[in-house]
Amino acid sequence: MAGDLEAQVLDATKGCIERWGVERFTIADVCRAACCSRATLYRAFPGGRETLLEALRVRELETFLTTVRLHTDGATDLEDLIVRCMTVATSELRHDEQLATMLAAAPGEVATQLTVDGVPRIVRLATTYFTPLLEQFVDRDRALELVELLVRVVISYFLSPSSRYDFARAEDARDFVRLHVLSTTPTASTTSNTTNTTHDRSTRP
Amino acid sequence: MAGDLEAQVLDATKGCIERWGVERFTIADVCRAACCSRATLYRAFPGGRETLLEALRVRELETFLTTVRLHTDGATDLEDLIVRCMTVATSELRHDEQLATMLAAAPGEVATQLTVDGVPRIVRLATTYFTPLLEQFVDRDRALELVELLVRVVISYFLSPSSRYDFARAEDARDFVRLHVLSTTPTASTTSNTTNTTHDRSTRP
DNA sequence: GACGGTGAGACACCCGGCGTCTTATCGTCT
DNA sequence: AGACGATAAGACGCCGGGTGTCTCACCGTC
Repeated sequence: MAGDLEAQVLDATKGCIERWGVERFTIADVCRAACCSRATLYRAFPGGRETLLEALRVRELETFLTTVRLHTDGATDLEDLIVRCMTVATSELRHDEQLATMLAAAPGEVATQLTVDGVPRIVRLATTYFTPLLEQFVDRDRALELVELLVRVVISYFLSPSSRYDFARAEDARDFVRLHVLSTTPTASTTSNTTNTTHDRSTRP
Repeated sequence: MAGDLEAQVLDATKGCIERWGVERFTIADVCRAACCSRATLYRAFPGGRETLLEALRVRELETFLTTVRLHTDGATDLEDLIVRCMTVATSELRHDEQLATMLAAAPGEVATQLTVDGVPRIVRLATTYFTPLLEQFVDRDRALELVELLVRVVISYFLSPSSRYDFARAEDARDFVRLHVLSTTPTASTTSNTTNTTHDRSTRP
C-alpha cells in the first residue's frame, strides 16, 4: 500500500510537470492531484521537492531502460546486443514527447541532467540493467566499462546528432560499434563474427 | 511605435498565459518573450500585472466583438441582427480554444470574469460596438437595454447550456428573441415581420 | 484499547517575484 | 555637436506564498 502511495504521488508529479513545467509546479499542486495531504507526501518523500524529483527521474529512467531491454531479447552475439541497445535507446529518446518539450523549453536543464548531474545515476541504473546481459559474452569488468561507454556515447549523439552516425539506424550503430567499441582488426568483414575483443584482461573464473 | 510596443507586450503576455497559466506566468517571462526590459513594460502598463491583464482582456474582447460584428453585415431587420449576434457570439465562445482550456483549468476564475468582474467591461464595450447597429431599428435607450440584456443572456447560456435553447442554432435564437426579447404577441407567425415591440416607451425625438 | 497511517493546520524561514527608482547607453532630431 | 526621449540594466525594499517541519486529531485495523 505504501508503494501504491508512492506511485500515486509520482504520477501526480509527472502530470503537474507536464502541465506547469518543472520549475513552476508546486508541492500543493502534487498533493491536490494525488489526493493526499502535504504531510503524507513529505512522509513518503523526506526532503520534499528534490527527493520527489529524484525519485521521479529514477522511475522514468527505469521504465526507459525496461523498454530498451525488452527489445534485446533475440540478441545472439555481443555486437547484435549492443547495436540493439543503441538503436532502441536512441529512437526512444527521439520519440519521447515530454523530453522534446523540456528540451525546447529548458535545454540547459535537460542537458545538465543528461551530461553532468544525471550521468552517475544513469550509468548506475544502466549497469544493473545491462551488465547481466553483456556478461553472457564478456567478463564483468569489460561489461561495466562497455555499459558506461555506451551510455555516454548514446547521450552525446542524441543531444548533438552527428552527420556521420545516426544511431537510430542499425547499420550506423554497427559501424560505430565495430570501429570504436569492439575494435578488433578494422578490416573485419560483414560476417557475423562473435569475436571477443583481444583486450580481455581477466578470464571468467 | 508606442502602439507597436503595447501590442508586442500583449502578444507576449498572451503567449505566457497559454504556456504557464494566468496565475503562474511572470512579468519577467513576458519581458523575455517581448524582448523588452521590465522598466519598459511598467512604463507601458503602469500598475504592472493587473493593468497588463486588464489591457489584454480588453484587447481580446475587442477582437471578439469585431469578429461578431463582421457577421452582421447583411442584417435586414432587428430580429435578424440580434439572432446573428447571438449565434455568432455563442459559437465563437464555444470554439475558443484558450477559453476552453481556462474553463477546464480554472472554472471559477473564468466564471467570475464572465459574470461578476468582467460584466461591466463587456457591457460597456459591447454597447459601443453594437448600439450603432441597433439604432438603425430602435431608439437609443432601447438599444442600450437590448445590448446589456443580450450580453447577459448569451453569457449565461454559454456558461450553463440549457436543454431548451442552443443559441448556436439560429432557430433557437430566433424563438428566444421573439418570446423574450422582442416580445410582441406570442402568436407571431414565421413571417419575417420587422415589428417593433409594443413596449417602446419613448418615440425617437 | 493500542497502533500505524493519514489529514488538517500552525509555524518560521526565506526565496523570488513585484513595483519603483536610478543610471548609462543608444538613436534621433535640431 | 549637443539636446532629448526612449530603453536596458540593475539595485532596492517589500511582501506574498511556497517550503519543510511539527503537532494534534481522527480513522480503521488488529
